[in-house]
Amino acid sequence: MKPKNKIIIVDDHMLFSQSLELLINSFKDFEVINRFENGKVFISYLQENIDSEVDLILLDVNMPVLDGVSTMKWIKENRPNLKVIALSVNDDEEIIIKMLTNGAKGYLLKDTSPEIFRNGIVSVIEKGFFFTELVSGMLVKKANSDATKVNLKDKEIIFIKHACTEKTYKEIASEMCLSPKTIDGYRECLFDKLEIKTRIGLVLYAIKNKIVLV
Amino acid sequence: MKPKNKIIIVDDHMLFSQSLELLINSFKDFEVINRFENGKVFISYLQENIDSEVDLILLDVNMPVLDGVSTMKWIKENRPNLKVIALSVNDDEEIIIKMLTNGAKGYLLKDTSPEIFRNGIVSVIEKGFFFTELVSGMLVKKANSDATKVNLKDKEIIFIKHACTEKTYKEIASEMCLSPKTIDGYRECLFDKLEIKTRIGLVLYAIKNKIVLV
DNA sequence: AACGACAAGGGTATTTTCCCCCTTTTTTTA
DNA sequence: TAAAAAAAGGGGGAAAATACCCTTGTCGTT
Repeated sequence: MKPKNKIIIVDDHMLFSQSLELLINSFKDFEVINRFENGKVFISYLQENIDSEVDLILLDVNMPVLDGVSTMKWIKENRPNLKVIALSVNDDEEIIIKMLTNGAKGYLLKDTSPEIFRNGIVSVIEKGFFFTELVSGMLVKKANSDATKVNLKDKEIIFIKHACTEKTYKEIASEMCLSPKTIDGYRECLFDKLEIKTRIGLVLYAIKNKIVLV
Repeated sequence: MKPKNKIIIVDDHMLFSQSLELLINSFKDFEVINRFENGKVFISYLQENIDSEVDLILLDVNMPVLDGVSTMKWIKENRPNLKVIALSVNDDEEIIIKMLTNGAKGYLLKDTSPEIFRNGIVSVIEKGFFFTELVSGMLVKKANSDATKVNLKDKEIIFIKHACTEKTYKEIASEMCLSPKTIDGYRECLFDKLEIKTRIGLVLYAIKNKIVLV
């Protein structure tokens, strides 16, 4: 009997994580050797067990204390050879891209079927990666949109955040230690770049693009 | 050996639903007798099996085809004695209230611990209800806020939706077939009621309260 | 007759939006 | 490396829109 592939689950959803362990252990060639409830305790474990022989990490994206993206960044820096599949309930494009650019080998939605789930695990362990059509599609879309994407400067971002309040431009100028005329310049430039005509449009843009949270 | 309590799971997340079945079947006094992937197929089942002896439904809130709230409404109309626990990944207050006012006996987040989960099932079957502190807190909060809540008239809602675009008030007036001065009155009245000072504030209010979606 | 709601006008102060212009760095490029 | 070109901060002025206050008239209820 050949040794089973060792898997670690990092997820704060206790019910999900426990259920997932049951499911994985029901696959005869895999076993869950550890579960952690957030990135912080998982990283502590890795630091204390330098030679841990884990084959695959199932890493939740939404966690308290240390989230998936931050954990992934640490892994990229310190354990670049660890194979990680990111798990998430939603298909937020931004997060998916961040996880993948930080070295995740795959991305699975939590409502994936057990079959696809198993395929993903096998594929990452054997071939080194696994992408569903959803994720591949996003990568392509992102690659295309990168070209046309407006990139906002830090000062502009700060201005936009202020613009999404009831402050007048004069007040914003004073808070940013700039002349109202400079603020006027920022505004006009943004209207141009974002193809909007009013401050309302700016607010809507900021919210849609999560520059401000509501 | 006394008969096990019969449970049905309605959830489109196949992985979750399958894992949950494993978990529940591991409790010795419960068994999952059926799983359905949305409200529609579940209701079909109920209609074809009038005398189904199910003790408890675990009903997911977010489903395609027929969501949790709609399914709950049907149950309230047609099978008011069915015991239902609503399941959800998020704690959206509005949804929770809707599920409960439509007769759900309990509300559990999917990341609840297996222990609390088991308690919930037992409590609903034996006592008829189960509320976590989170949900109880919401019920109280809702009860209080109902009193002070601003209620907006239909025309005001329409105006707000227009105000959340780049249209000028003059254009909005024309679209609503009213004088710009009337619109001005709407605006002033809303600023007063909502304790805001600018159109930006109105936009933020509308988005926060889901009058407009972004 | 009184009242509140709705629609709308008059008038005005403030803010927003939009031009065109200037100077001083900083960055590119020839 | 010097010249050219952006980028960044600021200004004048004005039209348009927004915000505020106060008044009028018309309905339908009470």
